[in-house]
Amino acid sequence: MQFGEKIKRLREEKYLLQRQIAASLDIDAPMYSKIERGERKAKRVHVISLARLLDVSEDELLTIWLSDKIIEDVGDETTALAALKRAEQELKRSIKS
Amino acid sequence: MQFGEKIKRLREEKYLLQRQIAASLDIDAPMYSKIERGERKAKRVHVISLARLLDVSEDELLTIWLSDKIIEDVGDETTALAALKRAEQELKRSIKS
DNA sequence: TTGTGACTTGTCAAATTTTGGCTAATGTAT
DNA sequence: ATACATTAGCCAAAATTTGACAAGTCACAA
Repeated sequence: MQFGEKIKRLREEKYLLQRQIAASLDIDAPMYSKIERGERKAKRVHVISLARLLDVSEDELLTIWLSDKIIEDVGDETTALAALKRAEQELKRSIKS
Repeated sequence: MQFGEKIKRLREEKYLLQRQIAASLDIDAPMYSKIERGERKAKRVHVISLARLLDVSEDELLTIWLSDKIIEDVGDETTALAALKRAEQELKRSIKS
């Protein structure tokens, strides 16, 4: 599931309107609509606020949000999977040090 | 190993100068120098050309290049690893369909 | 049907980021 | 000191992202 779909579901479970969320995030309603549909990307601060508003952990939303970002730039490369595994290894290495 | 380090090693193995590579890529030498040091990112077409010039497979270079790009935007997020795994799952899913 | 509220679409300019190349500095050997 | 390779710093053009607005669709109640 992508980020937009996720926050949409959470929002609907809470019977909140897009414009209410938008107001809390201090952006206009059309902008928030675009974020839900994946037409625009949320900024990190918005993800944090959304976690609080939608009563879900920051990490959960951040993970999905980041994942979207990753998938966006591996695009349809044939080496996408190999690159992901490589990135994971590099990351694990850098964490150790 | 990062992309810049990789192409530097390959270049040195072949006793090529930065300005020679740069000329082939149709960019100036300082620019190529920055790519080797990771200060600038190579464009996809450059990666392709580099593979030929350095006598290595496109996929190998593309994988490293993409991996760098991924690592760059997971940054130092604590959810980086989780996001990578999630992206991998999503990707595998989308490949099947 | 008319109106109302929720959401979406399209377009635009401002702001930010990326890009490429120039010049000058540094380094390294001859 | 000169010559050549590489790096550092800077700048403006180009490209991308951003936020906002106006107008559009859609569903439904009055």
